[in-house]
Amino acid sequence: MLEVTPETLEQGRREPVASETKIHAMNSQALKVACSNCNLRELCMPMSLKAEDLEKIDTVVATRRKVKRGARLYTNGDKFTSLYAIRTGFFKTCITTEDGRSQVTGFQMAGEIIGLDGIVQEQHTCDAVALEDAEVCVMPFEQIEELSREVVALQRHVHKIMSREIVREHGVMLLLGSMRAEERLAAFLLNLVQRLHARGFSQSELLLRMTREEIGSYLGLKLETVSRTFSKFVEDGMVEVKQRHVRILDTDGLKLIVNNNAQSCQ
Amino acid sequence: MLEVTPETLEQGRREPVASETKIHAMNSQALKVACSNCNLRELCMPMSLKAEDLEKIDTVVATRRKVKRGARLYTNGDKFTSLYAIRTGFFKTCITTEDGRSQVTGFQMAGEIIGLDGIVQEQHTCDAVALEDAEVCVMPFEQIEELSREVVALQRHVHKIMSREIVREHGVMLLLGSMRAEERLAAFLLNLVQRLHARGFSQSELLLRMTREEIGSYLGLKLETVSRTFSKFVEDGMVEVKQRHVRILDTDGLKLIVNNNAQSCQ
DNA sequence: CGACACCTTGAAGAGGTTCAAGAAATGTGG
DNA sequence: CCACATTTCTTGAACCTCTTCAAGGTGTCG
Repeated sequence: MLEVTPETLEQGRREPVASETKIHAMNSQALKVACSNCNLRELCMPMSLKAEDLEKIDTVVATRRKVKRGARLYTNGDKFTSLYAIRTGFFKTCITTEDGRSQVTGFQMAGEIIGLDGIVQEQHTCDAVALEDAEVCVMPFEQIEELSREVVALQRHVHKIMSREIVREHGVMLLLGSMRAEERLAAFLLNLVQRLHARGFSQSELLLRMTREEIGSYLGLKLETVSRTFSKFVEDGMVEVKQRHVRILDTDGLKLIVNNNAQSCQ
Repeated sequence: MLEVTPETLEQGRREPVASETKIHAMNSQALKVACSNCNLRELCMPMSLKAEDLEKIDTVVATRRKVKRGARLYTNGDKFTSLYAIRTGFFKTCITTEDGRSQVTGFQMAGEIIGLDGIVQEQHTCDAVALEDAEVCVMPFEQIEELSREVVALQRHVHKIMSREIVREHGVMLLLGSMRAEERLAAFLLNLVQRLHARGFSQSELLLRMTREEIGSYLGLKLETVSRTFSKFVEDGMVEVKQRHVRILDTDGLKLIVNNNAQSCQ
């Protein structure tokens, strides 16, 4: 049986970009591309751009790069040169310490920007691993900086992207600091499905790209706890789970789990 | 007995800025100031600035604002206008949700920049509360953006500040996601004392500006657990604790707690 | 000095982890 | 295309850490 991809789960509003796939087939790295006709534009670029500015940005986003499932886009310690806009595929970012700790800091999908961690020290402090075959737009940061001195909307956009990431992480801190296992997993599922929905996929069905262990790392739980919590949700009729294929039956119920149990938690 | 401030704990390399205190006494808001002769400059400004650029920056940092202990510099929902550089005092930032959850997302001290959370949505998403009487430099963000189009070093600096905050939050996620109570508190103390030391204070002595409950919120623990863990450290001869006054007796021991127990934790 | 906020400590209980075993899916090579 | 190895997932039982509830102590401020 074929793998059920989000594309097959729902028609969606994204075109499969079939023609491009052929064009790029012979050369997986370093390809001329253009934001100006990218169907993900509204996700990773400022909305209100003059045509001429958009053309300038095309010169920044000069190349694409493919990343096979399991491969790393960048690794802790790599020299920082570029930000990356995810075109297709799904990533996790995670930090690991010398003493063997590790933590998944996020899961990223099409239209999201990764690499921001590298700016401070001019080298990356985490790993970005593709959880399925992926393609990213490479945006050399020096060029972003240069152009954003010229194009105010781009400057503003870069600032917003970084601020958004800071606010997102606040949310994760809230989750890790104050939620119990069920609340964490419910919040996780709702967040994932909401982001997928914004990309034209189903509101209720999703295919997890990550293992239980990776979910657990992100949520500060052991994989067994993640598995048990899924089972509990199934028992309670909130979701259907078949391995990595999840169908949400009771969105409101999940929301209630996240919100309602709150007064008891500091 | 007088409150023991970090200043009295060690001579430090910071001047008390005594003269200014008088000048500002009659008017607590909106005062002309200058980065060019601020003794915290190396903490919140790019190091290598031409004199002329520094003068330009002086025009951005036009005013200061005093915040009394317990008062808020900004609140969730406030319109975002400025970033703030802490001149004196100590802040906590925290998020609260409608359903009553809350999470301290950080503690900030002199030389650190707060307000970055407000950029995305042009309004703040968390509260910044002064934990002791404080003074901040107000930096209108529109002016920062304008000037950073001109002064490359400032642009780079703004990017680095935001990236640094992202990386810091990764560290907190690691702490919340993978550490046990002792490890969290040890990491917390080491981090605080290291930042204070960078500001000229003692390596081993510190005065906590926050309650056990606030520490607990930040570390994802209940206040009783924080208290008990302090007691355990005292028993083990790692620290002396007299209310909020902490003296670290065995820095390496604390480091060992943070690092050594790691292999058991995923 | 009394009210209030903050901190400490004990005992019982809940939630999550650990260890272990087995089932289900996936990938590999003949 | 099937057999086998590997990875991933599920479930149970015992254990441990942290929380909860409760009471009392300490410090601070009007």
